[in-house]
Amino acid sequence: METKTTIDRLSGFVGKTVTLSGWVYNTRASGKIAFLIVRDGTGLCQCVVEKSDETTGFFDEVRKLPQESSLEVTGLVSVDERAVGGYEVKVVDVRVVQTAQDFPITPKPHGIDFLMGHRHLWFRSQRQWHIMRIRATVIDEIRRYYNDNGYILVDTPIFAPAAGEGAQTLFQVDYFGDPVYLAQTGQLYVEAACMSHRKVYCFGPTFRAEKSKTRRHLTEFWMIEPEIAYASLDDVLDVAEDFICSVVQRVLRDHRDELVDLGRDIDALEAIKKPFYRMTYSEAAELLHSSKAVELLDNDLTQKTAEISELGKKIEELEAVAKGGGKQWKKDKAAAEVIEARELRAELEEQLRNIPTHKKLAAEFKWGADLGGSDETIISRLHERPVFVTHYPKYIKAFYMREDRDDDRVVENFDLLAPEGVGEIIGGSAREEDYDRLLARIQHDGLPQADYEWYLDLRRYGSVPHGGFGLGIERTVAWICGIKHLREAIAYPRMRGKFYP
RNA sequence: UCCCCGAUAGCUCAAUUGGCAGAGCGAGCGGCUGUUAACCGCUAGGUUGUAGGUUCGAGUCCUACUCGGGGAGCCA
Repeated sequence: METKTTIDRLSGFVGKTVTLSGWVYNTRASGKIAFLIVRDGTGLCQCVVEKSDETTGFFDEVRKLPQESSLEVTGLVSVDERAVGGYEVKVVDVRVVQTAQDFPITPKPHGIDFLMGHRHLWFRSQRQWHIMRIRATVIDEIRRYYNDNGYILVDTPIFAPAAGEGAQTLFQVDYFGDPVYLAQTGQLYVEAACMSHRKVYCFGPTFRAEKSKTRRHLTEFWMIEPEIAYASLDDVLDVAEDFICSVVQRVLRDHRDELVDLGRDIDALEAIKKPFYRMTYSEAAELLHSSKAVELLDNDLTQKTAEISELGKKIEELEAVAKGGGKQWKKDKAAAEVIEARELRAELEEQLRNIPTHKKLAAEFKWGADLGGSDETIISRLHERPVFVTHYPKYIKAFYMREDRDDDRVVENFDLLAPEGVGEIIGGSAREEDYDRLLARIQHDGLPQADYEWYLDLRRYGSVPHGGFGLGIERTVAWICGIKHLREAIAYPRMRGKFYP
């Protein structure tokens, strides 16, 4: 009697016969024995077909089965340390559902352009599969955290009437003849909602027409934005800190093995504990001017120079292997390693070229300017836990941020910089609750007051101190997984010049 | 918008000083009873991104363009 099950449940079926349904991940076959690595969406399992009286009917069909063909296999489950996942199925029957033809993504290296063009197939690969599962857990933990802590979900509109902030990064859409914009944030709308429910959050896609192509930007990304009535800046920081710890702990609990597979430094994640560092923008500026910043970059300079020369030696050695005598596969492996080492070297050389610029930018940083990407990197790398940078100059920040009542040059806002040079993953603030101050900011920024009348209403009818923040999902997933580029942190990334598939 | 790098077989990459366009993977055929990106043998596979130019001769040199990668600036 056969039982249908999935690979993640095989431990309960050792010594029993089960049927798995999935896809061929890879095959290795000889004349009398074939190994099928089957994936079924829950994991990988090695299925072994030995040529015998019972299996001659399908043995030849199975051993030539192309990658990603879909099939059902029935067989006896056993524990086997040699097999991926630790369990093995000795096949007694196979039913091919569909024979795939020339699956483009082979188990060999591919270029990023090719992979991105085949994103719909690429995420069947193990690495992408791991990242997407971790993303799902991150989102699940986000919802759980807010739902369990008394927050009400409020969905904010995607079609937004007003430009609001950062008008140059808006996508305009034709709304029955009227121009509207794809939402860059749901924040103004959750501010209204928190006056109804006290603690609320929105979670959804946001759109920014960033002109640049960088590893840190997408044109479509997901954001969680909690908003709390009767909250001070410190209250909001406490929430952000507790929330981030909760997400990191959950991923560590549920995905430790996957993080290891992704090559993530687990100890660095374990170190994400309360309290995070808190410093003001002015203190951050001092840090950039300090000898610590100079030392960090000088160390980088010598270290990267050493790494580059070491890589150069390694490349020469590998090239000698690749071009010399010996087994073909050894030469191929060496050639592949040469390509990898060259890419790494090019990256390091680029970084090396940028160090003097970064040093100059940090040393000449002037109070009043926004922190640049390299400045954020320096600050985050000087700390092993996340860093809150608070109280930025008023006029480089958005109109709705609350003026510091003790120092009207700055606002009560914050950015959270993730460690290891990842940079900003959260931006938030206390919101200006005073009608006159808010109106003055709207006028100073030259925003159309009529578009914000509904927002000003919130300051006319029972205005209270309140605040919140936005966390970028992709940046968080990229940080936790230790991946360099946001494009791998979302199933279908949207970037400048990229919208297929 | 600026700087750097790249574009050669379906994929990843070679090609010496400007001198016959090649290998691995993948595909097809054959072999192999414990493989781990399996391995071994054979076969097929090319308008070298586009348009010009220099030259006896251009994948290689020059100009423009297109696309991609990395970085800067800009930016939630």
